[in-house]
Amino acid sequence: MSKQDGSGRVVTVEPTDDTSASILHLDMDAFFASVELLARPELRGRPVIVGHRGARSVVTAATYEARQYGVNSAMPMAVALRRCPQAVVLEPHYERYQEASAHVMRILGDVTPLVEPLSIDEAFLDVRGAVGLFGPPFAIATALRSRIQRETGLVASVGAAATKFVAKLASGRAKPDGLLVVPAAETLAFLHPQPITALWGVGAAAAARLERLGLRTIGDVADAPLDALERALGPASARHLHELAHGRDPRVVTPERREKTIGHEVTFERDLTDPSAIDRELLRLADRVAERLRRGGWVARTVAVKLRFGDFETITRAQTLAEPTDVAQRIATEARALSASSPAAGRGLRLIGVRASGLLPTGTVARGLWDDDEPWREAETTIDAVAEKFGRGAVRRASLLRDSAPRRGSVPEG
DNA sequence: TCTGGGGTCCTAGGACCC
DNA sequence: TCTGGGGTCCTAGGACCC
Repeated sequence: MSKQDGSGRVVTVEPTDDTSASILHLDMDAFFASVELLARPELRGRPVIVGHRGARSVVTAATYEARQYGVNSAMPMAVALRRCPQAVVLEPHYERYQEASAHVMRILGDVTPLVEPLSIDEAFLDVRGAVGLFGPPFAIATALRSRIQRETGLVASVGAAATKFVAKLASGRAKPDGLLVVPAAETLAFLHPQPITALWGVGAAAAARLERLGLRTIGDVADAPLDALERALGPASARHLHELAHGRDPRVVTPERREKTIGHEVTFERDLTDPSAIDRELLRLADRVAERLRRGGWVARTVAVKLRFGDFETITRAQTLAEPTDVAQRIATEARALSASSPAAGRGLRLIGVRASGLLPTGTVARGLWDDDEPWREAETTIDAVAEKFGRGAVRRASLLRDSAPRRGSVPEG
């Protein structure tokens, strides 16, 4: 399957039987930093950090050279520069990352339509149907890595396994610039020695609870009684993690996953106290949210604000609207009412966020629900269409709208 | 050392309906 | 007169991921 080379990096040898490892997880190495280096090749080999230089900023990405000094993503920039004062700090360029990401995703789409982007720089692929055309998973992954390198100048690592979770773990082990195939028969041997923090969904809080039970490795979690896990973590995560620890993960690769919320937030260099400044920020954020709603063809039923105060205390307040909207002014009005009614109004604000949820497709539902010409038939067909496309949750929201919406004439198509 | 911005998912309690 | 249980929706908070 794999062996360690002298430096401890995982290198791959061609597995004898990898047909069971038909889920690939592809993850770009130090993605943002690598994209920046395309424009600044003279910085190759040096510690480079991507992020703003502000007093409250954090590291967005770091090259492996910078990571050797203990610099990591999400670390406060001040800490990072203390650890690695000679690092070069570059401002992020998100459009470039989007472009590079789109290019990589197109390459993946040439292998199979079963590509599930997980974030801007990683994706799952189900290659079961592609082996006839392109060979076994090992060959597909090798070809993908070299094509990505050739066409974008960027390095991708790949994990291949029988399940999503193990594939993701394998790509992490393969980094940097690696490929690791874990055949189904070797899943548990691969999984069980790893620390509990490697479990996808176990962060600091869950790790602390599991350690209190004396569990240190994934193998320990697999052997632990389920009821003890449930008491520590709650029923849902306990069962989920217990299954993962046994190498069982029923989740399939799902190409079309639509967004459920759209939001923007901003942290200020200095806490905001001036009410009119706060109002301006709320409108600005509402404007960006509304713009994305319209571009995506959505209206939102619920508006939420997030407020973080000087002492880092964070609250959220949400309100569901009588009629869904994609209008910035409407969202801003609601956001202002929510923030003004918060018990801590008047305190200095470190962060403000505006988020829209309960997304419904523009036009289809509204037209169906509020059209006075045969409203019921129209509503039913529209709801069927909504159900087929967006699932029962959207139908429930649509039904609620139908029942609570005031009767009135046709609204313009949106 | 002092904590970004984009998200997803889970839990828990209260309102409301049947 | 007092009261059950199930289901759904809504809100708030928190954990987690990249």
